[in-house]
Amino acid sequence: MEDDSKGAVGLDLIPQLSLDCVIFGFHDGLLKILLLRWKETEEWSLPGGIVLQRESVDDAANRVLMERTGLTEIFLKQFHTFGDLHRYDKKELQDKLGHVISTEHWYDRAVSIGYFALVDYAMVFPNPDKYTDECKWVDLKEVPKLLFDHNAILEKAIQSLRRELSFQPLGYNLLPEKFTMPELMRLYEAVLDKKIDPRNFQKKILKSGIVIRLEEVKRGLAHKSPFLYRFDKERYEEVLEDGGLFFV
Amino acid sequence: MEDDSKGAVGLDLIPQLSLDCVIFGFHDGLLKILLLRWKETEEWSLPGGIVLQRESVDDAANRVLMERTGLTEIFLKQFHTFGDLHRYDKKELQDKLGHVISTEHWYDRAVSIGYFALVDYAMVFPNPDKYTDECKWVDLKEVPKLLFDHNAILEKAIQSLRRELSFQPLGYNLLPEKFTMPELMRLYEAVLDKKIDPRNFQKKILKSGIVIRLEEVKRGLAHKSPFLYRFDKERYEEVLEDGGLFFV
DNA sequence: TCAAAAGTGTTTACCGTACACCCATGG
DNA sequence: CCATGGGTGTACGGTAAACACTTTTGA
Repeated sequence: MEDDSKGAVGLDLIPQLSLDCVIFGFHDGLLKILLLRWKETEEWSLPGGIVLQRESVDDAANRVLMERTGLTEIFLKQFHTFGDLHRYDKKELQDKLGHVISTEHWYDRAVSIGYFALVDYAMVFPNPDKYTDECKWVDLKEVPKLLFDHNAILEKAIQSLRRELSFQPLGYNLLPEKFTMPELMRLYEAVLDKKIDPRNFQKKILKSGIVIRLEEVKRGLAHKSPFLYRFDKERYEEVLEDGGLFFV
Repeated sequence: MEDDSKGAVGLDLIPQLSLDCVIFGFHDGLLKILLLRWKETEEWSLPGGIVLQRESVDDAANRVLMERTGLTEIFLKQFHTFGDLHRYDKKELQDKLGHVISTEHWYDRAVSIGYFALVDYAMVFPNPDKYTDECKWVDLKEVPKLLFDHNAILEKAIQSLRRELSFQPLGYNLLPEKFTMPELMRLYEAVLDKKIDPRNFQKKILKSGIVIRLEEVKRGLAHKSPFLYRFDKERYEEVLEDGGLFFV
């Protein structure tokens, strides 16, 4: 995402610098990300924004997250900075987005800092910005061609997420407070994109001690009612300290 | 590192953006990094530079590396972008570096992209830049207080290096073409900052197949002559593909 | 009563770790 | 001949992986 204040005197933003956010959620056993559809088009992109002169880059990312999801205190992690010369083509943008922003308001090139966020799907109220008509969850497997280099940014975000999963029990950020073991397992399956054996999975998670089984089951399903669990936050942080929970 | 072209029209660099490099080398069993001493001072910093309008950020990092070490085709990896508001204090810089660059040439704030590089110590010819008198290797354990937020950048670089070591057999980039098993082991010990059992280490490395024992030993030492090894590049890339070599 | 998904234990193979002595070399 | 550091094997324990049937529930 870029901005339209190019060349202004007394700029209140850092020129040629932007940030893009890959916001992950988990619903119905599927990993999803938040995408924006640009006004009166079928063109999609990741949510992004600029960095103000008087805010840190992390604060800027939190601001964008807040604007798109309504959430504060989100798990947010910088994963890479994209600095190639030809991250977008001004001609193409003029054709596709010219009616929203004139091409004159785009820099010849910009550097973008990539963040990924993990949020509880159910808590999010997707909210478009002034350039876009729609902000919605899209299945990771059904992401269309995106504007700019956003497909490449997404790819790198997924790689970082997978690697992170080897160190952190990510469910803490992506699941509601109470969840079932199969839900947690399907989350791992979705992130790693492979099948996991339920017996081995349960053994590993329980042994780590990061979850506590509640005296409660999830009812209303046309099969055996699964137990509910919650994370043991202290134990969870402890496990993080000693180098994490490995899933490869 | 920042630059002095602030506010110029037709800027040929990206304003408020810089990059800093942590250049790791290995010698005498110790990890070292390249530091610069500013002209007529005892103030030290990491090598850094700006990003030109017509070069990618990766190219800019390679340029800086080339200028400081004389090396091309270096192992170079972006590890984090530093975007806090108060990464440096202009007053302090005026006091310390005012005779080299006037404070007016510093932005109020800048964002810096951090890279770390792994180089063969013996191949490097350290070379100061126009602001500095000296460029030299310093033991990681003896790094002084650095200018800007460079101590924090270094700390993060080491963390990234350690994590990277869990995925990549880093010796390929830090050691000469022929090396002994104890040299490789001491490299791991230096990076991880802990003792390793030589029998287990050898077993693990040999089993992975990433090194090949040569029909040669290293002579001239007052003890049993150690075998020389070289990396098996193909096998090494294969190991990377399947998720790497774990050292924790 | 049926379909759908949850819950659960055992065995095996491999890998990581702990551990100590002899050997070759140059001085 | 001595000091230094290099080279090597085995035994144990723990963890990961493979593997299938029974149970519960709502429809």
